[in-house]
Amino acid sequence: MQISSRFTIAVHMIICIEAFKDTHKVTSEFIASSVNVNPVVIRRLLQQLKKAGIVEVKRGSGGADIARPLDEITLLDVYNAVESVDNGVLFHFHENPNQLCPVGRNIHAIMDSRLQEIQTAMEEKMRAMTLSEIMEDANRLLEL
Amino acid sequence: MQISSRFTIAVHMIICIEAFKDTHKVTSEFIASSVNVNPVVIRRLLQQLKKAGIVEVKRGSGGADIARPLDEITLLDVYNAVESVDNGVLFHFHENPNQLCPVGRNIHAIMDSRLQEIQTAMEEKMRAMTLSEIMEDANRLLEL
DNA sequence: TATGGATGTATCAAAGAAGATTACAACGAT
DNA sequence: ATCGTTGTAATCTTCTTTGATACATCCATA
Repeated sequence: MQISSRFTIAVHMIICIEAFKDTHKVTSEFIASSVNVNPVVIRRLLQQLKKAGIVEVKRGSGGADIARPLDEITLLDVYNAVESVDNGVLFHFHENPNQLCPVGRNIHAIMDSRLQEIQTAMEEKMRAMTLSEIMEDANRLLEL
Repeated sequence: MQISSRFTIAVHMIICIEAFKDTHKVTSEFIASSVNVNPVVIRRLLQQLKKAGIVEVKRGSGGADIARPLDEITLLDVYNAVESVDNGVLFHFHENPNQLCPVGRNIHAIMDSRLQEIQTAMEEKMRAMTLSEIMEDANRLLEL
């Protein structure tokens, strides 16, 4: 099973907001056209990014902006903002292992810390990547 | 979005097969009772684990066994055996970014290597965990 | 060699998640 | 007051996972 496209869309959105901030009013419609999804999908994600303090969205006049310095936004921040469900637990566990079986009774004790370690390895890698690095690469490619 | 329970079920299955190998005929029915899912789910996973060379399954007489030494089976092997879809790519990308937009045109060039790095971090952590370590912990808890 | 317990696998149903789409109230700059 | 935009609800479609039933195939053994 894959991690949903909300994460990659959110990063795409942030790059758009930053890249076009001086030349366009970056509305949900504008971003939706770049990502190629429905504007409502963008607005929903904008709300999640806003709740996480990553972007600001202007009602009425319209348009989105980045809310804090890009080097203080990590990929993990973005991931948690838009992808965090199930209490942030990455691995779905089968719900009702048989408590009458020694294995069923102990499977969580055996596995939970290891699963957490794996998830943490992934999260630490994400935490090490900031949006400012990403925008540096983006700017090289975009030739705006 | 979470990684499906197939992975944790598969690990549970392997622990069962190993833990009960001397005292029970470990059939799909038997495992299903410990995991608490439908036996067909177990059989489907057994087939995937078998294709990966992790278990052997006896037709006719019934029962499953581990196919190679536990210290040569890593959590990554199990994960890839049962969870690998979409060419093993963890992050789902939005399908059709707008090629007329500089950001849409370059989003893969900007993101792909970073996403791969994150996925690799997770996979390396899984590769470092063997089923023999897990069985050591399990045996301590199971008191069989 | 017939039998009975298992596996291998197809098929369909049920449930949940993601994303698309429509609709519209609320907002705020002008 | 208007107009473009946001915020959000509601509905629909599609996809994936898991559950469940059914049954042909297999193989040890009685």
